Amino acid sequence: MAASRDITGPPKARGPVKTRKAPPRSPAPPARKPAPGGHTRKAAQQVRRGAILKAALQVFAEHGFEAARLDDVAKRAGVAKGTLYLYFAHKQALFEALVRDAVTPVLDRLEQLVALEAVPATVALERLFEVFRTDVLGSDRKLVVRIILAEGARFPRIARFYHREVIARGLALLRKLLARAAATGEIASDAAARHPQLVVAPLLVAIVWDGMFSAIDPLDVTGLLKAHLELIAGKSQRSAA
Amino acid sequence: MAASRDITGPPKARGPVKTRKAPPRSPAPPARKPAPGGHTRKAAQQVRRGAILKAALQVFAEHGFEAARLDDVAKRAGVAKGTLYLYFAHKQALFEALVRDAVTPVLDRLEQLVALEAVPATVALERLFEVFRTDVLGSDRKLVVRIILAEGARFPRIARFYHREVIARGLALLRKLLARAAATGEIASDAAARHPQLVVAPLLVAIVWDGMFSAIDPLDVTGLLKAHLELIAGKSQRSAA
Amino acid sequence: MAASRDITGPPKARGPVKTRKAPPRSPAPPARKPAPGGHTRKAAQQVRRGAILKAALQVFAEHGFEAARLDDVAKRAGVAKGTLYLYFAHKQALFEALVRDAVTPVLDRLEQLVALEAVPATVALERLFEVFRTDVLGSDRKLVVRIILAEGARFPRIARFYHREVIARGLALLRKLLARAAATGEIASDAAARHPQLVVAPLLVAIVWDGMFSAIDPLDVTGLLKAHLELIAGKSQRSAA
Amino acid sequence: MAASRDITGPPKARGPVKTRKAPPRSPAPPARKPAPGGHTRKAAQQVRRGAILKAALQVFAEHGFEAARLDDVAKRAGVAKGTLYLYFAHKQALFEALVRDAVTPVLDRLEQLVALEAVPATVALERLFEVFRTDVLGSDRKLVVRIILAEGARFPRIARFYHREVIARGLALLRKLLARAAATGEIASDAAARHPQLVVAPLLVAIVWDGMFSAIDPLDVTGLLKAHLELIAGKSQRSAA
DNA sequence: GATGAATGAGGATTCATTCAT
DNA sequence: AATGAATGAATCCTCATTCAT
Repeated sequence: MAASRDITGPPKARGPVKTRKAPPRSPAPPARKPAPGGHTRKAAQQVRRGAILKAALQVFAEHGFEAARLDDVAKRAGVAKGTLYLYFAHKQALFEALVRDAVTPVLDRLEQLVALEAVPATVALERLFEVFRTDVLGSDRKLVVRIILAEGARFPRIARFYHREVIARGLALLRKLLARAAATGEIASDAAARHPQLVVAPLLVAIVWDGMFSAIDPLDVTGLLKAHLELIAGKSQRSAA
Repeated sequence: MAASRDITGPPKARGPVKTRKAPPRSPAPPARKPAPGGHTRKAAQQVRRGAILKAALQVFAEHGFEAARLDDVAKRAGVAKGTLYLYFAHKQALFEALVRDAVTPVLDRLEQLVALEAVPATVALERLFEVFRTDVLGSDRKLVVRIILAEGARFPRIARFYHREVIARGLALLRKLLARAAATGEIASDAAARHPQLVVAPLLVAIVWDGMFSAIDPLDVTGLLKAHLELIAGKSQRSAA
Repeated sequence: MAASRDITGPPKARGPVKTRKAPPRSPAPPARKPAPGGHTRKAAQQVRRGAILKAALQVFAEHGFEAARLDDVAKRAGVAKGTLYLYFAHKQALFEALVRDAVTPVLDRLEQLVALEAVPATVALERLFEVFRTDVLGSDRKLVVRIILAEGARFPRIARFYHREVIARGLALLRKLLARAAATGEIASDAAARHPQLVVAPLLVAIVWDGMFSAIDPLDVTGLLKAHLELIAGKSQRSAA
Repeated sequence: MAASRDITGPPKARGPVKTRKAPPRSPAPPARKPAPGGHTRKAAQQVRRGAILKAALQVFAEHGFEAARLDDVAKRAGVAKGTLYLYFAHKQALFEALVRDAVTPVLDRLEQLVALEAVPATVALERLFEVFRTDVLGSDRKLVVRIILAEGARFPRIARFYHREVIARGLALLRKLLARAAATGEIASDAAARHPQLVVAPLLVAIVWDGMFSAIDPLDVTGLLKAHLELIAGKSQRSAA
């Protein structure tokens, strides 16, 4: 153990502090009812919250949690530093909110995708990969994955959340989809059904590669995923490329 | 008076001091004898350098580059903070050395493994995965990968080095191996040969999973890699498990 | 823009980066009221800036640039360490600002003094010396000269600034004044006009002496300057003292 | 080269830099008898001691006491850092020895110069100034003065020593010389005799100027001192230059 | 609510000093 | 005697957090 540090719990209050032992977790970030009747206050706050989260996403992704400066986040979000604390109790809370907010929507999308039982598994996977390429790799959403990859191990709460909300659900989905396809003979092996992580693995590679090596050696993601699909399907299609 | 300072009298003795009332000094820093069987200065220094790198590996892996405290590294290595700077110019140099040192040996090992042309590709891969499980996942070496995954994007120099020394060489090796196997029909598809990243992807997953989710949901790495091999080979072996 | 930060190159010594425990906390820093009689932000900031500069002047004079601790400056100025950095980018910037601020006003004063063409040179010099005795030697302003004397050689920027703003202007003034006086025969020799540094030299001596020897052997500055004036005027007045 | 340190640019965060209170006082540096009979040990030590002092003079002059690094001194003297401590108990002791050693010889030289009663005061002063120009300004000896000027105020012991050994003796000498000359009418005024500091003042100016402004605006020392002599003599010689 | 000046703990880095060789 | 690796106190600077306006 390298001294007592525990990123699991909230921080430790440092400023002109009058308080002490960790602001017992903020009562709750400014409630957000859909503004009955009209918008104004609440709506504006939602906008602001969103701006902060978006800014935070970029800053955290670029520098990592520790090196990220809230000053930068504020600047990028167009608010004062103090304002951040009106929306998030502390840096870590902002960080967690960031992940939570970004992650949730993806799930539903995914489940819808596979709910369409009619579609053959290979087509579903094709679509999945396509969505990944455009909506994840091609957007800020990849940053979230990057962040979780880099910091997840140090934020058990986030890891647990992510596992529960994304990993578990995603893998279950894939398992069901692939088991069905294996049963019908649509795909040759049930290996992927038993270990759906195999299906996702190249997506991870794509994201990591994109962040680290794209400048020196760009990755042909489309080709990669197509080849991947071949392996999963096991139909031994010889590539024509 | 700006605090009590008086240049009039001589100084204050600061060095390795034996005087003073010894702050609860830990039982004793693991005595560093002149390297058993070894000889002298140089040897001892190598030992020390190694101890520092090892300590750094753990601390950096646990906290990430920014959050890692050199104080912790020193403590864990059993040296004084200043000593670190006798071996590495600054935090980042230590970080880079850490990666370089840890990475280099792996390469050679890998190339030997595949050099044995006699071995069928599937066997070679089996061995490769086995080595991965024991020598990477089962040792501190996984920490290096973890670190690179987490910080690589922020250290272009390291990314470039890693790409050149590990990625490029590793992929080339795999490509050759798989192309051969695909040509001889040992494996059904050349998809993996065209995109050897596919072969490595699950290894990445294993490392990431190990760091983040192993506590909540352990991963059956052996099963995963076996299934992966099936997909690559494309022989549609139904699992017996 | 997440500010310009580039982890690629070597470090730059940042500061903290970690959160930690929360040791005691001093009762409360001396409340800082909005400046009595003053009005707002800007005004209060000017006051603060001034306080910092004044404190810095004393600390730097007492210890020299290197040995001066910003901690002391902060304490003496009644602000927190961090506050210094809101006003000055770093120690050296504070140092330079200190010199600049202290030096500028003196010039104008001096030029006014000599602008009075009506006054005979000897009288002007008498006044000049008087001003020196009261407003420089008798105040904190001597500290600035002391600092420049001690550190100027190591701060080319400051040396250049001081030469341009004080030395050059001052010497030019003296030259004009003395040339006129020499021409009218008011003073016997044009030696001083040709080398106005001669006029100022004893002032330097006074400041140096004051800082080093005043405790062991006080200097009769008034007598010194009077005698100096005699030599300049060259009227061979025998002293009565 | 005292390593690359350049106070001109912004900082770089160093470490400690301060000396503090006063522990014991070292007994005495290695005695130095003139090596009876031959040389060897003792003689070699003298050489070494000299080398260290010379190196120290340059480093201290260049950086000031606090900023001077003993590492640099050692390097320049061609010895190991530890060796310094065989000759001087600590940094400050080295500093004081430096001043003492450098200062003593000058005195005797000066007293000899004036002892020759036969010489007229103006001639003696002429010689004095000449010696100053060549043997002080033109050599490392000026560094000593520079150091004392810069640091003297912070080293009372040095100030006292310097006052006793140089200032007091020097001024006494001048006083005698000038009083005689004033009495015989060789020089017009006794002002300088009453305040011999006036005689030395321009020398100070020359040294300071040389250190700070020589690069931007060189000083005509010869002319300056000649003019100075005119003023002292009070003979109203119009310059022919 | 929003702001941003102020705070001060915390860490990377330096360097005088010691001591085993 | 000489060396230079090791030590660790000391300082500059950063930035999360607070709060007066």
